[in-house]
Amino acid sequence: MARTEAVFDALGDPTRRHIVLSLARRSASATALAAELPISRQAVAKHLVSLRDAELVVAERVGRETLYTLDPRPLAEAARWIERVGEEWDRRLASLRGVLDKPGDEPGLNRPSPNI
Amino acid sequence: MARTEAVFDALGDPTRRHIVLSLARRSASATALAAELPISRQAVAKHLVSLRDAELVVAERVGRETLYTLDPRPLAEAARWIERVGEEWDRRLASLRGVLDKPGDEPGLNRPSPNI
DNA sequence: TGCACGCGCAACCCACTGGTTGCACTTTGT
DNA sequence: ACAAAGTGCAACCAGTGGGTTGCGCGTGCA
Repeated sequence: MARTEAVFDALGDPTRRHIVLSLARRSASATALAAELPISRQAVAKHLVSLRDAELVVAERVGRETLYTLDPRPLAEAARWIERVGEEWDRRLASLRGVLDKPGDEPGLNRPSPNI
Repeated sequence: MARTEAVFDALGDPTRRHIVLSLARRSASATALAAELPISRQAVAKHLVSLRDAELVVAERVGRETLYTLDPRPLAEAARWIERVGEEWDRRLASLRGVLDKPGDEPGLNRPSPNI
């Protein structure tokens, strides 16, 4: 659960989300990533540190450059957190439905919120 | 897609994540939320503004207090973004497998990253 | 009618973070 | 052997974001 914190923190920045999406397609060096972003290589490098702290990215030095590769597993944890919120929500809906004795549609995450 | 940005920004803060989780269980006022957090009511109120901007929360004034209710739908969008990253990743794995001509296990998000 | 509760708004503070530049170091290629 | 590419580290800067306090206003209750 502690790692999930870091993942959301990491994903909280637009540049970092861009990097994650880029690395999902292909491994790349900081310089390569900087080429497709409006910021300097060092700025990208700092973001990569954050991503590495969140264990979303693995660095591997090959020759004179460092290749960064995505590790999607922590992302799954984040998704699980979101699911958990959805479950709490569904549970709440269920108990409300019990009180109101108003059986109805299937519970799920994609659903308008009731006015409670 | 633009709203997704705001969702991740909102979820980037631990306090906000706590609030989201709390609101998943029951609607609450800013004062009530502040009671279970180590910060002032006004601080909570500011967070609620962020969450309302991300459309994660709906405010409803009832009497002299304001009740905040979760809207889980934007969360689903965030989850979809994560899925999208996973899809890119899988596509990449597939093409790599094509090159290496090494058929194997099913693709998915919960899987160790290959050393490329 | 008066008091207490809950709220929103505004001003202010401080720390962190995303960004920059500069530099020294290793590796590669000619 | 030397130049160029790529990196990491450090210093520095500016904006913002999370926090606080203070205040005035509406609402409910005794």
